[in-house]
Amino acid sequence: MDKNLKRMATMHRMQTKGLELFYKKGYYNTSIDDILKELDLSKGAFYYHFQSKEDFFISIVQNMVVRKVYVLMIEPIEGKADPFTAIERCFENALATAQHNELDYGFVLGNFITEFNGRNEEISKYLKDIYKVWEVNLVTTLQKGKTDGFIARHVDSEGVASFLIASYIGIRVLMVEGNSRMLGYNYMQQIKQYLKSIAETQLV
Amino acid sequence: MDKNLKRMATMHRMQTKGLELFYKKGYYNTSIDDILKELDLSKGAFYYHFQSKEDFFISIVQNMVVRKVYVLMIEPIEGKADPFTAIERCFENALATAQHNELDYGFVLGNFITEFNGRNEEISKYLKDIYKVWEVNLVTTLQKGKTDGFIARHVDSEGVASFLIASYIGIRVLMVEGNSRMLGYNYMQQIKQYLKSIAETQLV
DNA sequence: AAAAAAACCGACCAAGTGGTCGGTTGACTA
DNA sequence: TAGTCAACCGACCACTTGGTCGGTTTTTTT
Repeated sequence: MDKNLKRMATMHRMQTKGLELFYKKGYYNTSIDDILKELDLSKGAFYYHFQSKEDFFISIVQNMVVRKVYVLMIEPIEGKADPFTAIERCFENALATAQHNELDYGFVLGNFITEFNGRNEEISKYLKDIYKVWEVNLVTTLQKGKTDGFIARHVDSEGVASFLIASYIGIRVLMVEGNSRMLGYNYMQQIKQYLKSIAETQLV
Repeated sequence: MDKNLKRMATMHRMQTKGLELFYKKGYYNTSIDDILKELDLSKGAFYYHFQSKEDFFISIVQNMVVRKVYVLMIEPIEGKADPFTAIERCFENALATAQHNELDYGFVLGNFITEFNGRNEEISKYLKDIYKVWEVNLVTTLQKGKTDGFIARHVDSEGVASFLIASYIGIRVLMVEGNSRMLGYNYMQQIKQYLKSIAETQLV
């Protein structure tokens, strides 16, 4: 364990910086040297720890993106009593971190899915798996919301789940331009409107 | 004019193939040679017609993407009597072309916005401008929908417009994986549900 | 302190990349 | 028929890329 410490530390530094740059500049537009330069490390160090650029990226996805999506996008909603409030709070928080220029892992996921689509089957698979977990968890929460009397029985949970995720990823694409605060605020209003429309008792 | 014909034809061939490959493989991951190889043309031909790769891409955006987004995503909705039906039909058509593996220009736009965000200011500007036109036109249609008695007066047209576009771009990101038909169908159901919730008379 | 193992260095390589440029082609003009 | 010029060719260039490898430093083990 003690021996692994340095190894782990270096790998983690590389992965953190790697994710940051891959996210900012894109995978294909970021070279290994770009990452190494910022860390004062050499090619040798990199290929001592990772087999290839692709292997490196996959390790980032599986070690950081998976967990973060889970912690930030899934856990805050999972099995909560009132699904509406949970979803609203979760999305609101995610948009807030995005506006502070921190890593928004919901968007990171959408970004990478877009970049690797049709270009790298293996990586795409890992990314889609994360989306699937997100979706399945949302569906479960929505189903529970039905039995708990929050959501109308006729509602299609899967449709709602993918619609919610899609709208979130989409609004983040649009938020890359200037008035992201306004867009984010307006988006939350519409999400609330939409959620209200699938509620058990329509109090409009 | 007669002389310009050949020039135009070659440029158009390059642009068509360029858009196809840039869309499929991404801008940074597609080389000029990739495009030229498929057209049996040389570097000389390319740089005779275009100043640079970037200039080439911008010409594609301004000549093809702008027009297609307008024809396919804006015009079918612009100023239509019943905005709901118009939006639903337009999105339905766009999703259908996407499922036939044809170029879906709504998604092409979202794709490129993602790829160039934070990487190329100039290109990003052109892309965002297209999005703006799309949004503004949607807002106008929605406003008209209010005065025509289709849409409730309290509705925030801008919020609805960006929400609609966001959800569309987002669902297309998710549709890159297998069950795109199901996703597309479910998406349309949710869009209808959402649109109903902003209608003048709530007949739910 | 010596040996062994782990971590890291950086020069090097082949395969691209965007872009240049002197030259060829072939249709049109004088 | 000779000349002109837009359109195109393809060898070439400087530079970057992912990846290799023999060697050095640092840390751990004995």
